[in-house]
Amino acid sequence: MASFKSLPGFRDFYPEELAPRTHLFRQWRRAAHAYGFQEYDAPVLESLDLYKAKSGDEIEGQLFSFADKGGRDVALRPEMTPTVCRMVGARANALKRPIKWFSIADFFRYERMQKGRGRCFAQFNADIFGEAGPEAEIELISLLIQCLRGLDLQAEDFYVRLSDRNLWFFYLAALGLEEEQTQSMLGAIDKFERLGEEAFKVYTDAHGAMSAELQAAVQRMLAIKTLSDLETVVAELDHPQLSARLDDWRRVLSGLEAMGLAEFVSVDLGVVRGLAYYTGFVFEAFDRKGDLRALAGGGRYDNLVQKLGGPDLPAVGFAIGDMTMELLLQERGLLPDVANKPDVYVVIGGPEERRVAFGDIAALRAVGYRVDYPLKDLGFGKQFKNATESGARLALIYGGDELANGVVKLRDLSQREEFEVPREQVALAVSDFLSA
RNA sequence: GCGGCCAUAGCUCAGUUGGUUAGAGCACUAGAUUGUGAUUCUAGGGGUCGCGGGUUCGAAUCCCGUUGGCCGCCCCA
Repeated sequence: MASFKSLPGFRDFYPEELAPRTHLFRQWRRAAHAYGFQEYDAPVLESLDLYKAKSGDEIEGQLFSFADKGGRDVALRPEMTPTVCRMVGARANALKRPIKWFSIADFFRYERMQKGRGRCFAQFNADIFGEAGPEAEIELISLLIQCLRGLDLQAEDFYVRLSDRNLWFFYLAALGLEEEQTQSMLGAIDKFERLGEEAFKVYTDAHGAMSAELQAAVQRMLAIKTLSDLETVVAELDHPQLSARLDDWRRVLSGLEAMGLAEFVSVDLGVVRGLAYYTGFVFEAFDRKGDLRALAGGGRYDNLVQKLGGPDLPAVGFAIGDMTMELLLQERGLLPDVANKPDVYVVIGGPEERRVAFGDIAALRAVGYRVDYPLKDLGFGKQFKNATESGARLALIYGGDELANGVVKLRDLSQREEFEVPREQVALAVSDFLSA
Protein backbone atom coordinates (compact mmCIF):
# COMPACT_ATOMS: atom_id res chain seq x y z
CA MET A 1 0.00 0.00 0.00
CA ALA A 2 1.45 3.32 -1.03
CA SER A 3 2.00 5.68 1.85
CA PHE A 4 0.94 8.76 -0.09
CA LYS A 5 -2.56 9.21 -1.38
CA SER A 6 -4.31 12.08 -3.10
CA LEU A 7 -5.83 14.57 -0.69
CA PRO A 8 -9.48 14.11 0.28
CA GLY A 9 -11.79 15.30 -2.45
CA PHE A 10 -9.06 15.36 -5.08
CA ARG A 11 -9.05 12.94 -7.95
CA ASP A 12 -6.23 11.21 -9.77
CA PHE A 13 -6.89 10.85 -13.45
CA TYR A 14 -5.49 7.57 -14.67
CA PRO A 15 -5.67 7.29 -18.47
CA GLU A 16 -9.05 5.57 -18.48
CA GLU A 17 -10.41 8.29 -16.19
CA LEU A 18 -8.91 11.19 -18.09
CA ALA A 19 -10.34 9.98 -21.38
CA PRO A 20 -14.00 10.75 -20.58
CA ARG A 21 -13.08 14.14 -19.25
CA THR A 22 -11.10 14.93 -22.37
CA HIS A 23 -14.17 13.97 -24.35
CA LEU A 24 -16.28 16.50 -22.43
CA PHE A 25 -13.72 19.24 -22.87
CA ARG A 26 -13.33 18.58 -26.58
CA GLN A 27 -17.08 18.80 -27.21
CA TRP A 28 -17.49 21.92 -25.09
CA ARG A 29 -14.61 23.63 -26.84
CA ARG A 30 -16.00 22.66 -30.20
CA ALA A 31 -19.42 24.12 -29.33
CA ALA A 32 -17.91 27.36 -28.01
CA HIS A 33 -15.83 27.79 -31.13
CA ALA A 34 -18.88 27.20 -33.31
CA TYR A 35 -20.63 30.00 -31.44
CA GLY A 36 -17.77 32.45 -31.92
CA PHE A 37 -16.50 32.50 -28.34
CA GLN A 38 -12.84 33.24 -27.56
CA GLU A 39 -11.00 31.05 -25.09
CA TYR A 40 -9.14 32.59 -22.16
CA ASP A 41 -7.42 31.31 -19.03
CA ALA A 42 -6.43 32.86 -15.73
CA PRO A 43 -4.53 32.26 -12.50
CA VAL A 44 -5.63 29.47 -10.19
CA LEU A 45 -4.76 31.63 -7.20
CA GLU A 46 -6.46 34.96 -6.58
CA SER A 47 -6.69 37.53 -3.84
CA LEU A 48 -9.07 36.42 -1.12
CA ASP A 49 -10.68 39.85 -1.23
CA LEU A 50 -11.88 39.26 -4.78
CA TYR A 51 -14.24 36.56 -3.49
CA LYS A 52 -15.19 38.41 -0.35
CA ALA A 53 -16.09 41.43 -2.46
CA LYS A 54 -18.35 39.34 -4.60
CA SER A 55 -19.91 36.95 -2.10
CA GLY A 56 -19.35 38.40 1.37
CA ASP A 57 -17.04 37.37 4.20
CA GLU A 58 -18.88 34.12 4.90
CA ILE A 59 -17.50 32.69 1.68
CA GLU A 60 -14.09 32.19 3.27
CA GLY A 61 -15.20 29.04 5.09
CA GLN A 62 -15.74 27.35 1.75
CA LEU A 63 -12.46 28.36 0.15
CA PHE A 64 -8.99 26.91 0.03
CA SER A 65 -7.47 30.08 1.44
CA PHE A 66 -4.23 30.92 3.20
CA ALA A 67 -1.64 33.64 3.65
CA ASP A 68 1.22 33.40 1.16
CA LYS A 69 4.86 34.00 2.12
CA GLY A 70 4.45 37.68 1.40
CA GLY A 71 1.58 37.86 3.84
CA ARG A 72 -1.10 38.22 1.17
CA ASP A 73 -4.44 36.57 1.86
CA VAL A 74 -5.08 34.38 -1.17
CA ALA A 75 -7.50 31.67 -2.26
CA LEU A 76 -7.64 28.98 -4.90
CA ARG A 77 -10.42 30.05 -7.24
CA PRO A 78 -13.81 28.52 -6.38
CA GLU A 79 -15.41 29.86 -9.57
CA MET A 80 -14.47 31.83 -12.66
CA THR A 81 -16.96 34.69 -12.58
CA PRO A 82 -15.00 37.11 -10.32
CA THR A 83 -11.82 36.46 -12.29
CA VAL A 84 -13.38 37.00 -15.68
CA CYS A 85 -15.12 40.14 -14.42
CA ARG A 86 -11.77 41.39 -13.17
CA MET A 87 -10.09 40.66 -16.51
CA VAL A 88 -12.83 42.12 -18.67
CA GLY A 89 -13.24 45.10 -16.37
CA ALA A 90 -9.56 45.96 -16.67
CA ARG A 91 -9.70 46.18 -20.46
CA ALA A 92 -13.34 46.90 -21.01
CA ASN A 93 -12.67 50.05 -23.03
CA ALA A 94 -10.41 48.23 -25.47
CA LEU A 95 -12.47 45.08 -26.03
CA LYS A 96 -14.78 44.87 -29.00
CA ARG A 97 -18.40 44.26 -28.02
CA PRO A 98 -20.03 41.94 -27.56
CA ILE A 99 -17.31 40.22 -25.55
CA LYS A 100 -17.92 36.47 -25.91
CA TRP A 101 -15.44 34.46 -23.87
CA PHE A 102 -15.18 30.92 -22.59
CA SER A 103 -12.80 28.84 -20.49
CA ILE A 104 -12.32 25.30 -19.26
CA ALA A 105 -10.58 25.22 -15.92
CA ASP A 106 -10.21 23.61 -12.50
CA PHE A 107 -11.85 25.04 -9.39
CA PHE A 108 -11.45 24.40 -5.69
CA ARG A 109 -13.94 24.47 -2.86
CA TYR A 110 -13.31 23.38 0.68
CA GLU A 111 -16.37 21.28 1.31
CA ARG A 112 -17.62 17.85 2.06
CA MET A 113 -17.29 15.22 -0.66
CA GLN A 114 -20.54 13.98 -2.13
CA LYS A 115 -21.86 12.40 -5.28
CA GLY A 116 -21.14 14.81 -8.10
CA ARG A 117 -19.21 17.10 -5.82
CA GLY A 118 -15.54 17.25 -4.89
CA ARG A 119 -12.94 19.67 -3.69
CA CYS A 120 -11.42 20.04 -7.14
CA PHE A 121 -13.60 19.97 -10.21
CA ALA A 122 -13.63 21.41 -13.70
CA GLN A 123 -16.10 23.79 -15.26
CA PHE A 124 -16.82 25.11 -18.68
CA ASN A 125 -17.62 28.81 -18.30
CA ALA A 126 -19.10 31.01 -21.01
CA ASP A 127 -19.98 34.66 -20.64
CA ILE A 128 -21.14 37.56 -22.78
CA PHE A 129 -20.25 41.08 -21.66
CA GLY A 130 -21.55 44.33 -23.07
CA GLU A 131 -24.97 43.24 -24.26
CA ALA A 132 -27.87 44.37 -22.08
CA GLY A 133 -30.63 42.93 -24.25
CA PRO A 134 -32.04 39.39 -24.15
CA GLU A 135 -30.13 38.49 -27.31
CA ALA A 136 -27.23 37.62 -24.99
CA GLU A 137 -29.45 35.16 -23.13
CA ILE A 138 -30.53 33.56 -26.41
CA GLU A 139 -26.94 33.09 -27.47
CA LEU A 140 -25.83 31.63 -24.14
CA ILE A 141 -28.78 29.35 -23.56
CA SER A 142 -28.42 27.97 -27.04
CA LEU A 143 -24.70 27.46 -26.45
CA LEU A 144 -25.50 25.63 -23.23
CA ILE A 145 -27.89 23.37 -25.08
CA GLN A 146 -25.33 22.76 -27.79
CA CYS A 147 -22.69 21.84 -25.21
CA LEU A 148 -24.95 19.03 -24.00
CA ARG A 149 -26.22 17.99 -27.42
CA GLY A 150 -22.62 17.71 -28.58
CA LEU A 151 -22.29 14.95 -26.00
CA ASP A 152 -25.21 13.12 -27.65
CA LEU A 153 -27.75 14.15 -25.01
CA GLN A 154 -31.21 14.77 -26.44
CA ALA A 155 -34.33 16.64 -25.47
CA GLU A 156 -35.57 13.56 -23.61
CA ASP A 157 -32.38 13.55 -21.54
CA PHE A 158 -32.22 17.13 -20.29
CA TYR A 159 -33.93 20.49 -20.28
CA VAL A 160 -33.21 24.06 -19.34
CA ARG A 161 -35.44 25.76 -16.81
CA LEU A 162 -35.70 29.47 -17.46
CA SER A 163 -36.61 31.93 -14.75
CA ASP A 164 -36.24 35.62 -14.08
CA ARG A 165 -35.31 37.43 -10.93
CA ASN A 166 -36.47 40.75 -12.39
CA LEU A 167 -39.92 39.31 -12.81
CA TRP A 168 -39.92 38.30 -9.16
CA PHE A 169 -38.61 41.71 -8.07
CA PHE A 170 -41.38 43.53 -9.91
CA TYR A 171 -44.02 41.03 -8.89
CA LEU A 172 -43.14 41.00 -5.20
CA ALA A 173 -42.84 44.79 -5.17
CA ALA A 174 -46.31 44.99 -6.68
CA LEU A 175 -47.48 42.79 -3.80
CA GLY A 176 -46.02 45.32 -1.39
CA LEU A 177 -42.79 43.62 -0.30
CA GLU A 178 -39.75 45.68 0.69
CA GLU A 179 -36.25 44.92 -0.55
CA GLU A 180 -35.28 42.74 2.41
CA GLN A 181 -38.54 40.87 2.33
CA THR A 182 -38.01 40.23 -1.35
CA GLN A 183 -34.58 38.68 -0.75
CA SER A 184 -36.01 36.37 1.92
CA MET A 185 -38.85 35.42 -0.34
CA LEU A 186 -36.44 34.52 -3.13
CA GLY A 187 -34.67 32.28 -0.64
CA ALA A 188 -37.98 30.59 0.14
CA ILE A 189 -38.82 30.22 -3.54
CA ASP A 190 -35.44 28.57 -4.12
CA LYS A 191 -36.35 25.90 -1.57
CA PHE A 192 -40.01 25.54 -2.51
CA GLU A 193 -39.54 22.67 -4.93
CA ARG A 194 -37.82 20.54 -2.32
CA LEU A 195 -39.69 21.56 0.82
CA GLY A 196 -43.10 22.64 -0.41
CA GLU A 197 -44.90 25.15 1.81
CA GLU A 198 -42.33 24.47 4.55
CA ALA A 199 -40.02 26.64 2.49
CA PHE A 200 -41.92 29.76 3.45
CA LYS A 201 -40.45 29.43 6.93
CA VAL A 202 -37.39 31.12 5.47
CA TYR A 203 -39.58 34.16 4.98
CA THR A 204 -41.81 33.96 8.03
CA ASP A 205 -38.87 33.44 10.40
CA ALA A 206 -37.41 36.73 9.27
CA HIS A 207 -40.48 38.84 8.56
CA GLY A 208 -43.36 37.31 10.47
CA ALA A 209 -46.44 35.58 9.17
CA MET A 210 -47.40 36.04 5.56
CA SER A 211 -50.93 36.64 4.41
CA ALA A 212 -52.86 33.94 2.60
CA GLU A 213 -53.05 36.28 -0.39
CA LEU A 214 -49.28 36.68 -0.54
CA GLN A 215 -48.66 32.96 -0.32
CA ALA A 216 -51.31 32.25 -2.95
CA ALA A 217 -49.81 34.89 -5.23
CA VAL A 218 -46.31 33.41 -4.92
CA GLN A 219 -47.53 29.87 -5.46
CA ARG A 220 -49.46 31.02 -8.48
CA MET A 221 -46.20 32.23 -10.05
CA LEU A 222 -44.50 28.99 -9.14
CA ALA A 223 -47.20 27.04 -10.94
CA ILE A 224 -46.55 28.80 -14.24
CA LYS A 225 -45.37 26.42 -16.94
CA THR A 226 -45.71 28.36 -20.17
CA LEU A 227 -45.37 31.83 -21.58
CA SER A 228 -49.13 32.11 -21.96
CA ASP A 229 -49.65 31.24 -18.28
CA LEU A 230 -47.25 34.02 -17.50
CA GLU A 231 -49.00 36.45 -19.83
CA THR A 232 -52.30 35.69 -18.12
CA VAL A 233 -50.96 36.40 -14.65
CA VAL A 234 -49.22 39.58 -15.73
CA ALA A 235 -52.23 40.87 -17.67
CA GLU A 236 -54.35 40.75 -14.52
CA LEU A 237 -51.90 42.92 -12.64
CA ASP A 238 -51.72 45.70 -15.24
CA HIS A 239 -48.22 46.63 -14.10
CA PRO A 240 -46.06 48.57 -16.63
CA GLN A 241 -42.66 47.12 -15.58
CA LEU A 242 -44.01 43.58 -15.59
CA SER A 243 -45.61 44.10 -18.98
CA ALA A 244 -42.38 45.50 -20.36
CA ARG A 245 -40.48 42.54 -18.96
CA LEU A 246 -42.80 40.19 -20.78
CA ASP A 247 -41.43 41.58 -24.04
CA ASP A 248 -37.99 40.34 -23.04
CA TRP A 249 -39.46 36.93 -22.30
CA ARG A 250 -41.10 36.80 -25.70
CA ARG A 251 -37.83 37.70 -27.39
CA VAL A 252 -35.85 35.04 -25.55
CA LEU A 253 -38.37 32.29 -26.08
CA SER A 254 -39.11 33.12 -29.71
CA GLY A 255 -35.39 33.40 -30.41
CA LEU A 256 -34.74 29.95 -28.96
CA GLU A 257 -37.74 28.59 -30.80
CA ALA A 258 -36.42 30.00 -34.08
CA MET A 259 -33.19 28.13 -33.38
CA GLY A 260 -35.23 24.95 -33.07
CA LEU A 261 -34.63 24.66 -29.35
CA ALA A 262 -38.12 25.10 -27.93
CA GLU A 263 -38.30 21.50 -26.74
CA PHE A 264 -35.24 22.02 -24.55
CA VAL A 265 -36.55 25.02 -22.64
CA SER A 266 -39.27 25.30 -20.04
CA VAL A 267 -40.61 28.29 -18.16
CA ASP A 268 -40.10 27.65 -14.46
CA LEU A 269 -40.02 30.50 -11.96
CA GLY A 270 -38.99 28.09 -9.19
CA VAL A 271 -35.38 28.60 -10.25
CA VAL A 272 -33.93 31.70 -8.63
CA ARG A 273 -30.41 30.50 -7.81
CA GLY A 274 -28.89 31.30 -4.47
CA LEU A 275 -26.68 34.14 -5.53
CA ALA A 276 -27.69 37.62 -4.64
CA TYR A 277 -25.82 39.09 -7.59
CA TYR A 278 -28.06 37.77 -10.34
CA THR A 279 -30.13 40.57 -11.79
CA GLY A 280 -32.35 39.17 -14.50
CA PHE A 281 -32.88 35.91 -16.33
CA VAL A 282 -31.50 32.86 -14.56
CA PHE A 283 -31.45 29.32 -15.89
CA GLU A 284 -30.38 25.83 -14.93
CA ALA A 285 -30.03 22.62 -16.90
CA PHE A 286 -31.29 19.37 -15.41
CA ASP A 287 -31.36 15.70 -16.16
CA ARG A 288 -34.99 14.84 -16.96
CA LYS A 289 -34.91 11.32 -15.54
CA GLY A 290 -32.48 11.06 -12.68
CA ASP A 291 -32.05 12.83 -9.41
CA LEU A 292 -28.67 14.32 -10.17
CA ARG A 293 -27.63 17.79 -9.19
CA ALA A 294 -28.05 20.60 -11.68
CA LEU A 295 -25.90 19.99 -14.75
CA ALA A 296 -25.32 23.66 -15.41
CA GLY A 297 -26.50 27.03 -14.26
CA GLY A 298 -26.20 30.68 -15.06
CA GLY A 299 -27.86 34.00 -15.44
CA ARG A 300 -27.48 37.73 -15.86
CA TYR A 301 -25.29 39.71 -13.47
CA ASP A 302 -25.31 43.28 -14.73
CA ASN A 303 -23.80 44.89 -11.61
CA LEU A 304 -20.92 42.59 -10.84
CA VAL A 305 -18.20 44.02 -13.09
CA GLN A 306 -18.75 47.42 -11.56
CA LYS A 307 -18.94 46.00 -8.05
CA LEU A 308 -15.51 44.47 -8.57
CA GLY A 309 -14.03 47.78 -9.62
CA GLY A 310 -14.67 47.85 -13.37
CA PRO A 311 -16.95 49.95 -15.51
CA ASP A 312 -20.71 49.52 -15.65
CA LEU A 313 -20.92 46.53 -17.97
CA PRO A 314 -23.87 44.20 -18.43
CA ALA A 315 -23.08 40.48 -18.39
CA VAL A 316 -24.63 37.05 -18.70
CA GLY A 317 -22.87 33.77 -18.10
CA PHE A 318 -23.21 30.13 -17.24
CA ALA A 319 -21.07 27.21 -16.13
CA ILE A 320 -21.21 23.46 -16.65
CA GLY A 321 -19.51 21.20 -14.12
CA ASP A 322 -17.61 18.09 -15.13
CA MET A 323 -18.60 15.75 -12.31
CA THR A 324 -22.38 15.65 -12.64
CA MET A 325 -22.03 15.76 -16.41
CA GLU A 326 -19.85 12.69 -16.40
CA LEU A 327 -22.20 10.83 -14.07
CA LEU A 328 -25.06 11.50 -16.44
CA LEU A 329 -23.15 10.38 -19.53
CA GLN A 330 -22.09 7.26 -17.70
CA GLU A 331 -25.71 6.48 -16.77
CA ARG A 332 -26.73 6.93 -20.38
CA GLY A 333 -23.83 4.92 -21.78
CA LEU A 334 -22.63 7.92 -23.73
CA LEU A 335 -18.97 7.85 -22.77
CA PRO A 336 -17.11 6.70 -25.87
CA ASP A 337 -13.96 4.66 -25.78
CA VAL A 338 -11.38 7.28 -26.59
CA ALA A 339 -8.19 5.46 -25.60
CA ASN A 340 -5.21 6.32 -27.75
CA LYS A 341 -4.96 3.40 -30.17
CA PRO A 342 -2.15 3.16 -32.67
CA ASP A 343 -2.95 2.96 -36.36
CA VAL A 344 -0.06 0.60 -36.93
CA TYR A 345 1.74 -1.89 -34.69
CA VAL A 346 5.19 -2.91 -35.87
CA VAL A 347 6.33 -6.49 -35.35
CA ILE A 348 10.10 -6.80 -35.24
CA GLY A 349 12.16 -9.96 -35.78
CA GLY A 350 15.29 -9.05 -33.83
CA PRO A 351 18.03 -6.46 -33.27
CA GLU A 352 19.02 -6.20 -36.96
CA GLU A 353 15.44 -5.79 -38.11
CA ARG A 354 14.78 -3.27 -35.34
CA ARG A 355 17.31 -0.85 -36.82
CA VAL A 356 15.65 -1.06 -40.20
CA ALA A 357 12.16 -0.75 -38.75
CA PHE A 358 13.09 2.35 -36.77
CA GLY A 359 13.66 4.31 -39.96
CA ASP A 360 10.22 3.47 -41.30
CA ILE A 361 8.57 4.00 -37.91
CA ALA A 362 10.06 7.47 -37.71
CA ALA A 363 8.89 8.28 -41.24
CA LEU A 364 5.33 7.09 -40.58
CA ARG A 365 5.14 9.03 -37.34
CA ALA A 366 6.47 12.13 -39.04
CA VAL A 367 3.51 12.19 -41.40
CA GLY A 368 1.04 11.76 -38.56
CA TYR A 369 0.34 8.05 -38.17
CA ARG A 370 0.13 6.63 -34.68
CA VAL A 371 2.73 3.91 -34.59
CA ASP A 372 3.68 1.63 -31.73
CA TYR A 373 6.11 -1.28 -31.40
CA PRO A 374 7.60 -3.46 -28.64
CA LEU A 375 10.50 -1.85 -26.81
CA LYS A 376 12.19 -5.17 -26.27
CA ASP A 377 12.68 -8.19 -28.53
CA LEU A 378 9.79 -10.59 -28.09
CA GLY A 379 8.63 -13.76 -29.79
CA PHE A 380 6.34 -13.27 -32.76
CA GLY A 381 3.42 -14.83 -30.95
CA LYS A 382 3.65 -12.34 -28.13
CA GLN A 383 4.07 -9.48 -30.57
CA PHE A 384 0.93 -10.36 -32.48
CA LYS A 385 -0.94 -10.59 -29.24
CA ASN A 386 0.30 -7.12 -28.31
CA ALA A 387 -0.61 -5.88 -31.78
CA THR A 388 -4.19 -7.06 -31.36
CA GLU A 389 -4.54 -5.72 -27.85
CA SER A 390 -3.17 -2.35 -28.90
CA GLY A 391 -6.27 -1.80 -31.03
CA ALA A 392 -4.25 -1.21 -34.20
CA ARG A 393 -5.91 -2.28 -37.43
CA LEU A 394 -2.66 -2.97 -39.18
CA ALA A 395 0.58 -4.74 -38.30
CA LEU A 396 3.82 -4.22 -40.20
CA ILE A 397 6.17 -7.18 -40.01
CA TYR A 398 9.90 -6.57 -40.15
CA GLY A 399 11.33 -10.10 -40.11
CA GLY A 400 14.61 -11.48 -41.41
CA ASP A 401 12.95 -13.22 -44.38
CA GLU A 402 11.11 -10.11 -45.49
CA LEU A 403 14.07 -7.77 -45.24
CA ALA A 404 16.27 -10.23 -47.11
CA ASN A 405 13.80 -9.88 -49.99
CA GLY A 406 13.51 -6.11 -49.68
CA VAL A 407 9.86 -6.28 -48.61
CA VAL A 408 7.71 -5.63 -45.57
CA LYS A 409 4.69 -7.72 -44.70
CA LEU A 410 1.40 -5.98 -43.89
CA ARG A 411 -1.11 -7.88 -41.80
CA ASP A 412 -4.74 -6.89 -41.61
CA LEU A 413 -5.34 -7.64 -37.95
CA SER A 414 -9.10 -7.97 -38.19
CA GLN A 415 -9.20 -10.08 -41.38
CA ARG A 416 -6.05 -12.03 -40.52
CA GLU A 417 -4.77 -11.54 -44.04
CA GLU A 418 -1.25 -10.65 -45.09
CA PHE A 419 0.46 -9.24 -48.14
CA GLU A 420 3.92 -8.01 -48.97
CA VAL A 421 5.02 -4.68 -50.38
CA PRO A 422 8.48 -3.41 -51.34
CA ARG A 423 10.03 -1.56 -48.43
CA GLU A 424 10.14 1.78 -50.21
CA GLN A 425 6.35 1.61 -50.68
CA VAL A 426 5.48 1.01 -47.05
CA ALA A 427 4.20 4.53 -46.39
CA LEU A 428 1.99 4.41 -49.46
CA ALA A 429 0.65 0.96 -48.58
CA VAL A 430 -0.13 2.04 -45.03
CA SER A 431 -1.91 5.10 -46.33
CA ASP A 432 -3.96 3.03 -48.80
CA PHE A 433 -4.88 0.49 -46.18
CA LEU A 434 -5.94 2.90 -43.47
CA SER A 435 -7.97 5.12 -45.78
CA ALA A 436 -9.78 2.18 -47.44
C1' G B 1 -20.44 21.64 10.70
C1' C B 2 -24.19 17.10 11.77
C1' G B 3 -25.98 11.89 11.13
C1' G B 4 -26.06 6.57 9.01
C1' C B 5 -23.18 2.65 6.62
C1' C B 6 -18.36 0.86 5.30
C1' A B 7 -12.65 -0.21 5.18
C1' U B 8 -8.67 -7.54 3.51
C1' A B 9 -3.92 -7.63 -3.27
C1' G B 10 -4.46 -2.73 -8.74
C1' C B 11 -10.21 -4.35 -9.07
C1' U B 12 -14.48 -7.54 -7.12
C1' C B 13 -14.68 -10.23 -2.84
C1' A B 14 -14.06 -14.92 0.71
C1' G B 15 -11.86 -15.66 5.44
C1' U B 16 -15.54 -20.71 10.60
C1' U B 17 -17.13 -19.43 18.45
C1' G B 18 -10.53 -15.35 18.11
C1' G B 19 -6.12 -20.41 16.51
C1' U B 20 -0.32 -22.62 12.19
C1' U B 21 2.82 -19.16 6.99
C1' A B 22 -4.27 -14.53 5.15
C1' G B 23 -7.05 -16.92 0.13
C1' A B 24 -9.91 -16.93 -4.81
C1' G B 25 -11.36 -14.76 -9.48
C1' C B 26 -10.05 -10.84 -12.72
C1' A B 27 -5.80 -7.85 -14.06
C1' C B 28 -0.31 -7.68 -14.53
C1' U B 29 4.68 -10.29 -15.68
C1' A B 30 7.07 -14.63 -17.53
C1' G B 31 7.13 -19.57 -19.60
C1' A B 32 4.83 -23.59 -22.57
C1' U B 33 5.64 -21.10 -28.02
C1' U B 34 13.23 -19.60 -32.01
C1' G B 35 7.67 -16.59 -37.61
C1' U B 36 1.72 -15.41 -36.47
C1' G B 37 -2.96 -12.64 -32.08
C1' A B 38 -9.26 -13.41 -28.97
C1' U B 39 -8.57 -20.24 -26.32
C1' U B 40 -5.69 -23.30 -22.84
C1' C B 41 -2.01 -24.80 -19.14
C1' U B 42 2.04 -23.55 -15.65
C1' A B 43 4.73 -20.28 -12.65
C1' G B 44 5.67 -15.46 -10.55
C1' G B 45 5.29 -10.55 -8.44
C1' G B 46 1.92 -7.89 -5.52
C1' G B 47 -0.91 -7.40 1.55
C1' U B 48 2.67 -4.36 8.05
C1' C B 49 -5.91 -7.08 6.71
C1' G B 50 -6.68 1.83 6.53
C1' C B 51 -3.86 3.72 10.97
C1' G B 52 -3.11 3.81 16.48
C1' G B 53 -4.14 1.78 21.11
C1' G B 54 -6.62 -2.00 24.25
C1' U B 55 -8.42 -7.15 25.72
C1' U B 56 -5.99 -12.09 25.03
C1' C B 57 -1.29 -17.33 25.44
C1' G B 58 -2.86 -15.76 20.44
C1' A B 59 -6.59 -10.46 16.76
C1' A B 60 -8.17 -9.55 9.74
C1' U B 61 -11.91 -11.31 13.51
C1' C B 62 -13.70 -8.47 19.94
C1' C B 63 -13.47 -3.13 22.27
C1' C B 64 -12.02 2.21 21.99
C1' G B 65 -10.04 6.10 19.20
C1' U B 66 -8.59 8.10 14.59
C1' U B 67 -8.20 8.71 9.30
C1' G B 68 -10.36 7.81 4.72
C1' G B 69 -14.62 6.43 1.54
C1' C B 70 -19.99 6.09 0.25
C1' C B 71 -24.95 8.06 1.30
C1' G B 72 -28.07 11.85 3.46
C1' C B 73 -28.58 16.95 6.04
C1' C B 74 -26.55 22.21 5.97
C1' C B 75 -24.48 24.60 1.84
C1' C B 76 -24.05 24.61 -3.23
C1' A B 77 -20.82 30.57 -6.60
